[in-house]
Amino acid sequence: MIAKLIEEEIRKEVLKAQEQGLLPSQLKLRFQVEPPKNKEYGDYATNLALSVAGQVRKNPRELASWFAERMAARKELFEKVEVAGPGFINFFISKKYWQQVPRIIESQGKAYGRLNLGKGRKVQVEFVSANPTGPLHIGHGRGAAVGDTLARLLSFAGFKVDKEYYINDVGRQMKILGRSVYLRAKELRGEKIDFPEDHYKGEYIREIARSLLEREPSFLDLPEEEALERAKNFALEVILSGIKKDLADFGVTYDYWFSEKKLYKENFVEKALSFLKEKGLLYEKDGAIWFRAKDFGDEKDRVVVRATGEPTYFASDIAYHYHKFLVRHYDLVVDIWGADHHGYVPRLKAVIRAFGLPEEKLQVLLIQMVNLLEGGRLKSMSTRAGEFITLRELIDDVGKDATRFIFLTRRADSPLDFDVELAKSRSRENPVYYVQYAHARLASLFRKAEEAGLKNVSAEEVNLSLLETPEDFHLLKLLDYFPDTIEACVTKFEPHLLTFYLLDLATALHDYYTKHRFLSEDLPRSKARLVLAKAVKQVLATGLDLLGVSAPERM
RNA sequence: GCGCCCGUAGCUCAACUGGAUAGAGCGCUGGACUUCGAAUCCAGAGGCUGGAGGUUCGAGUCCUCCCGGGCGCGCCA
Repeated sequence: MIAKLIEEEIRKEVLKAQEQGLLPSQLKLRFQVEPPKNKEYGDYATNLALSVAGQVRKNPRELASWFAERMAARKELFEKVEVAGPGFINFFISKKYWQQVPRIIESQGKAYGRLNLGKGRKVQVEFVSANPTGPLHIGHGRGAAVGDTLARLLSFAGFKVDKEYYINDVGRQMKILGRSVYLRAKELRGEKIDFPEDHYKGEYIREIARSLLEREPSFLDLPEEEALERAKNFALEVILSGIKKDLADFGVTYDYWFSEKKLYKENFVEKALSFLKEKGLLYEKDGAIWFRAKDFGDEKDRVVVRATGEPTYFASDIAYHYHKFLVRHYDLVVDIWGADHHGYVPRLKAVIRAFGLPEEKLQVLLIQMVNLLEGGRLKSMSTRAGEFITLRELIDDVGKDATRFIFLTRRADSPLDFDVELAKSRSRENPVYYVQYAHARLASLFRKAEEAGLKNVSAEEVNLSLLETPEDFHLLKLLDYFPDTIEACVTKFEPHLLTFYLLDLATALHDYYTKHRFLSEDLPRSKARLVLAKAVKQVLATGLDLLGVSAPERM
């Protein structure tokens, strides 16, 4: 949070500089306040002077000195302010500021880190949305972890968030699914079936067929059309409820399950297309109807209605986003897709622009592939062939916490090699335990403190200036930085930053443990350290909760 | 052929979107439990950031061209 305060101070001083004619009133103010890599350069540094000097043709060091001198006057914030290198301004934050951080955390409790960035704006996060043709696999798990955590973060940052799953329950693959079940059912009845290559071959299809036969032994006697329809709907129901269960056990719940069928039933495909048509953005060619995507940045125009009269999948998507933006009026929509759909982004962005909306209202987050590693070797996966590691297996064998955490230890846009054996082996190589252990260790500390008669020690009654070792300050600075981390996660749509932050905080805590004792003969110091420990525990718990990972009291 | 993403230590990844001396974990070598949890910590070795140019006070980050990898490029979803 100190970074925000410094930024405010800088803005104030810039205004003064403009009044005094030192800087022109027209100025592109772009600068960063961030912790430098090297500690010798203070706690925070800004490139303000460097960024401004170029515009006004002044010596950056002179400019920097002017600012540094004036900022140094704020003694309650800064111990000293220096100019260094080509014109950086380095801030050394006062000990007093750091030492009051635990007091703030204590007073805000679970709300510490909450922001009002969203100002209550409505945002939708749509994720997973896997076709309901089979169980979720490992790749969907990654999307689930990223999407759910991002949603939690957005909500924590003051957005009004809806989580949504889009069900592709219309179209060819649904037909194939129904047919796959139907054929397996016939097989179970003893008929010899030539199972088509492009149908779903997983064992789960047989199970669905079996339970359908048990429940409705006569369904095969229906006319083929009806039987296929029945098989399709039954399969959809079974698979979807399995998906819901898997996700729930993975800590993911949705506000809406949005059916593609609904778009047709309630005529949204028609409405969306006529909306575009009225704007003159549709035309006919070769018997099909095309959308002028090229006029909005896509590489070519796209078919929305085939020559056969059937709408394309793209038409559904236009309708779906019409519904998101022009019916439900979300201020921001985040779609989370597998990276193999990246070619689809310009097409959909074109639609948003065609709706007359700024394209930033749609954020598409691409999640890279998860490669399955077994014994150091890549394994290929395919839903159709029925070869994959399911999310269910991961939850059961590896555990929800470890799985979610591992998925969030990488940027979404870099491919992830998931070594199942390694993740299963509850070894210390699993980073989630490192963070959870820090939390459990603190929980244990408080049990010990209570035994020693130190219960509910409050920041109000302790002398926080006794937090004075380098390790104290390291923890205090990290705690202060927590809200900044939340902000970075949200503005960059990168939830993995939180994971790395928590690893840093846990590292600092473990380090503290080996160098200092929280409980000692020195009662005032013990109390101050307990308040610090409480703040660390609070932030670890809040952070883990945002990741959807539990913060255990014991391990 | 065209487009998007990626290439950083032996391996898996960071680097706060252009900042100062590129950082962690694993693995390797060597150390630390009679005291709050050793699922921990400390130290060491390990780098021409795929290559070559360019932009500027300053480049892993931006631009151009190569090399290598992944994924797309349907009136499929």
